[in-house]
Amino acid sequence: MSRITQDEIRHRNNPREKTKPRKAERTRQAILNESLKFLWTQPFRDLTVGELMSLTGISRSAFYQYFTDLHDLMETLLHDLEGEILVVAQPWFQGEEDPVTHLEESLLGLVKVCYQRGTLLRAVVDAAPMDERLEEAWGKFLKVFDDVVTQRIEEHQAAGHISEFDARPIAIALNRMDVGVLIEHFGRRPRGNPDQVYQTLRRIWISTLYTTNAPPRSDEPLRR
Amino acid sequence: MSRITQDEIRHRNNPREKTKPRKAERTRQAILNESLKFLWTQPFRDLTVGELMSLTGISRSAFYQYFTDLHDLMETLLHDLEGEILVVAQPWFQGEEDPVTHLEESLLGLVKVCYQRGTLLRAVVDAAPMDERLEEAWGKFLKVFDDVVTQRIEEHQAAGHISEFDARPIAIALNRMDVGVLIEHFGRRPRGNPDQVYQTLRRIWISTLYTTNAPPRSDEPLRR
DNA sequence: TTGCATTTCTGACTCACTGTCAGTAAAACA
DNA sequence: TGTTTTACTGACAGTGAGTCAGAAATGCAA
Repeated sequence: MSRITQDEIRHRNNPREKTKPRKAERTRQAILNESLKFLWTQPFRDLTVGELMSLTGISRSAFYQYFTDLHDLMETLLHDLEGEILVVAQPWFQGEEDPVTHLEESLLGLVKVCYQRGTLLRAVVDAAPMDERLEEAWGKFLKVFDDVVTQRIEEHQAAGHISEFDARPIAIALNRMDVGVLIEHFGRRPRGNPDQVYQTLRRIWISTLYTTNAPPRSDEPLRR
Repeated sequence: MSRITQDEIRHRNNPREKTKPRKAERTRQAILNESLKFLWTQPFRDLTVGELMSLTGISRSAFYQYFTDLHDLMETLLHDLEGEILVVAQPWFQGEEDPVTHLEESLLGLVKVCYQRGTLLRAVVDAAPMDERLEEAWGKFLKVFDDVVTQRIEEHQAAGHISEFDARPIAIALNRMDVGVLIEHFGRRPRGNPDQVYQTLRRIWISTLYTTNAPPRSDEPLRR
């Protein structure tokens, strides 16, 4: 949705170009930076175009040169976040052997990224229901993970590492849990303890995927 | 937040009173009904005071006699929902023996209620981040369940039914998963399959709580 | 460096919706 | 039925969104 500037085209054609970015690109980045700074301390509902642009020192109406509205801006930030998360989640998504270890790596990476970017994650989720386009973008973001987790589960089922069940609804459930937990603990400050969050996600993912589901007999208590 | 009418006071003093409700109470209910009808088919973001009141046939400004704003109205609807859910969740919260069976009953009840009221649940979650008061009410709603699930896990740990771990973060994670899954499948129409949703929640709750967490050796594949 | 075309920015405007209030209409009551 | 109390209304002011014609600045070529 954001307007395609001449500058962006120039960059696409020649990404190594070392020239000083055009004014437009610098302004655009300034707006994105200020919005990140703002959302670090305040909820999305308090962000207005006027407020944001007064932080950049440029007039309110200039905002519309770069974004169609605040939700469009959030969509831009969401895509950046999606990139970061996809990178750290690679181990389990692609790893060849030792699924549990790879899953642990991926979850650890996820927790680390969201410890840094949790307020942004929360802002996107808060903003999404207010705008049809952003809601759709958020839905697609989730679908990427639902799809890849589903596929991974099915592969591990085929390999005998995971027991047989309908993979997709479980993938969806685990992903929604991640979002909920990460926002709960990292969505506002003071943030929760990243190691505790990691241990929590780890326990639930592993017990759901890599464990037999026979409940223990009640006359045979478990310890640890 | 909603204004306390004389009628409500009358009702509190004499709840059995059979008299025809005052006009005010009927109007208030009409507004609540219309908003439920609206949210059954349209997202919260499309609900405006003007739109809603035109459905009731009463003037827009009359709305403010009953609610301070749309979020206040949503808070009222949330409290009703909370009541319904607490009722169906009782088995696991209170049951004395056979924890797994009681958990299954509770989850089944939860799924049934949310199959009916999923669009409302979604509307509340959509609306909450836009308003500080409603966000707080939603937070308290979640906390009720976080607290009671935490307590239940700890009791079952003491009784040896659940292995030892920090109960609260797991309780939070499971509850956030429920919300995410229920909204995903029942938050908009066409709704998902309730039995599939139930099986999904059941699997994750049970494998997380009532199963040892030793991952299987990879040379010993699992089936079912 | 200057002049000029292009890009970037601005202030003023309209619009949709919110929330308030003084006054009117309707309901409840005796 | 008349009177008091309750419920409702229309008109008003305020806030933030998005648009647009024109002003200012940038940056390029000479």
